[in-house]
Amino acid sequence: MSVSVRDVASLAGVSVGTVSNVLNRPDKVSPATVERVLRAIEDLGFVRNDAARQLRAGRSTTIGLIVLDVGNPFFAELARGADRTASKHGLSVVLGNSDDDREREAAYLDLFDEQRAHGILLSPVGEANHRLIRLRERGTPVVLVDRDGTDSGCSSVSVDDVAGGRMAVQHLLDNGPRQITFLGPPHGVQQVADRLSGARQAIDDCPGASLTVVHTDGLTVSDGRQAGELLLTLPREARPDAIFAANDLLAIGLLQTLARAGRMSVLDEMALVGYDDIDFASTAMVPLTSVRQPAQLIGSTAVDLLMEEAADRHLTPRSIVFQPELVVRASSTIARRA
Amino acid sequence: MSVSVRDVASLAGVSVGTVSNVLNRPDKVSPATVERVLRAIEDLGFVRNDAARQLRAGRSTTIGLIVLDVGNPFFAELARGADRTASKHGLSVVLGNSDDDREREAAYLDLFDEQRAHGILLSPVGEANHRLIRLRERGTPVVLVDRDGTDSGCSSVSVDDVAGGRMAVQHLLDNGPRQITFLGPPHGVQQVADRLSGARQAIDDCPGASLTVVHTDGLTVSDGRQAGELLLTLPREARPDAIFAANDLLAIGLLQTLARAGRMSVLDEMALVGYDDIDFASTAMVPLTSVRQPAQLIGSTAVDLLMEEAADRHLTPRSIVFQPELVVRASSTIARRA
DNA sequence: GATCGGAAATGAATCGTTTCAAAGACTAGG
DNA sequence: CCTAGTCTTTGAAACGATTCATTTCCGATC
Repeated sequence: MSVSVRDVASLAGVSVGTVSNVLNRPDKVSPATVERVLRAIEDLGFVRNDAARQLRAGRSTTIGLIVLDVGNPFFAELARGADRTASKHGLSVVLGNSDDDREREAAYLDLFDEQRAHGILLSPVGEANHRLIRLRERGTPVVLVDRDGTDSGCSSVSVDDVAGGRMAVQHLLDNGPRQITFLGPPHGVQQVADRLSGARQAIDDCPGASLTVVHTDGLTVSDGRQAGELLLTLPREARPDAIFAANDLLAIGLLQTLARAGRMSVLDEMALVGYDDIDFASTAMVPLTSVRQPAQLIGSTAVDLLMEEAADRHLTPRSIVFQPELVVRASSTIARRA
Repeated sequence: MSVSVRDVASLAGVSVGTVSNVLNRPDKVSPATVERVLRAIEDLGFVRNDAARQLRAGRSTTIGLIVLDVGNPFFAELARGADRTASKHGLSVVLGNSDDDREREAAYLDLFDEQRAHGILLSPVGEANHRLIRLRERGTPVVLVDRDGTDSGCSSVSVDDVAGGRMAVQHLLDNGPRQITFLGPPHGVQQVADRLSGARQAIDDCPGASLTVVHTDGLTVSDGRQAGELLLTLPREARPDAIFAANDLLAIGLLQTLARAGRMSVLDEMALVGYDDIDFASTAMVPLTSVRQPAQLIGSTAVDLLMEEAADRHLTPRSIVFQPELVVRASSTIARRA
């Protein structure tokens, strides 16, 4: 039924070993033979059987990447970076979507484990799994992405959200505002807590500055709109000079409320900063100043870490933390200077 | 180094065949033995080697899904649907991102081919590839998604964009407007052409209605904003009663321009319909009427087709075309009735 | 007590590729 | 003409799970 190296070998009049050499170390085979074998491969439509190859090699050439949400542009970028770097090492990246569901995450971990993936990149649901330890012990390197892995025993590549929060607020303070409001949900997501704590640091370093926290229900556009409505009920004197939103969706929701109420002019007196620098940030009604996470870099660095761990297992796990970058746009600069 | 069935067998004091039976047909093995084998598996931390299994089986239990853009919520949904259905058949779905790049698409096709994927779901870059024919001949079923495959020799699952365009415009006409403007790029994407031609049909069926086509550069938010600016330069009498945008991003860009100019009131006299029903549509400044494509259903149906073809190769390729659904929101209903 | 049948367990053969020790072919130098 | 050395090619062994024809075991039936 299917064509194997044996068939190729017999058509080309060589041994199976030679066919394998043509495939893997063509320089070890005389040009004439290479030519003949390649023709046979072409004629028969031979396609290497990866299962057999892996079985022999003991490990596959695929890296599994499990993300919380494939639809999130941040992860799409991360995947792109991972893929690019993996290609350079002759590896492929395949994606699994855990959809923030522990069971699905577990199913993909099992799948990649059974496939003897070259390594696994994981943005974990909740706390890092004990299953990961077993995986690593069995020789499959695991690198966490977008989550610090210091206490999970895994290497990780993440972004310093504390610094991100600090630089967002520092930027606001540099431009004059002193009454800052932080907009975000009260608990749960580690990232949000870190951003807030960074914001606090910046405030503490600046005499005369104050931080008010306004809680939202979640991190969605509608949550931002609700916050916007609240804001509009405040008399002008009670309004903050500036708002730091925990993510861009909140900031955009806020913008939408202002726009709908015909009160975009509020922004003339109030600076606004978001977080994530999603695509919609630059094309929002007022281009949004935001904190960008180097998604591609995270992906490619994670693959690099993976490769090092694959080469030398029992390497001490490392945590790489990137600094985010402030992208300044109109939303924080058109405000009237205090 | 690694633990194999043989190790499990010897620890449990049974033969390898029995271990395999415990794994695959536990009902054929006495409960006591099952128990003993499972304990051995647990103790040794045995994990099935998928490569060996596949090698023997001749085919993997993985379905490869190659999409144009993992970041696009439509494909994320499609993947979800595919995944859910695949699970029911005991299969897994892994994702490859072609990023609208022919080379990357080819690389993933090769990868899944070498892996002897159970089947491949593909949303093709440009025209369907001749490579697909070879794949199918070699026994790997391929189903195109979001693209009609009638002339590619593959089965396909897509959405009737002509009907979508027709129902969008019909809806507008039903609410009074007669001067309709279609907003979209002039050429290239088949989907857009279909939507326009559907729009034409609806207009032709309605005496007194007229369709104007306004070309944009592309399908992005900024393209929509440019169109919005153009619109605002028109005197009130020259404005259309309604606009049908080729996708939601264009419609949202248009909304942004109106909002920024403080001219949202324009919508009181002009209905607006988008296409795709992306998440941002319902949370836009004015909730956007849009045409929804059943993304999950496309994914799950594609997997079903795949399974049938896998069971009976040489089945005649089929094209399944779904009808889109109109989601009515404020943007098309607040307009003053003519 | 002999025979039969069904359930349970066995283990050698198999899948297709890679590896590697060994054989073979050939060249150049003595 | 022989030898040492290089370059090519060979083919059997190995990877680990599954399969299936065969054997083993046991209780039921005559």
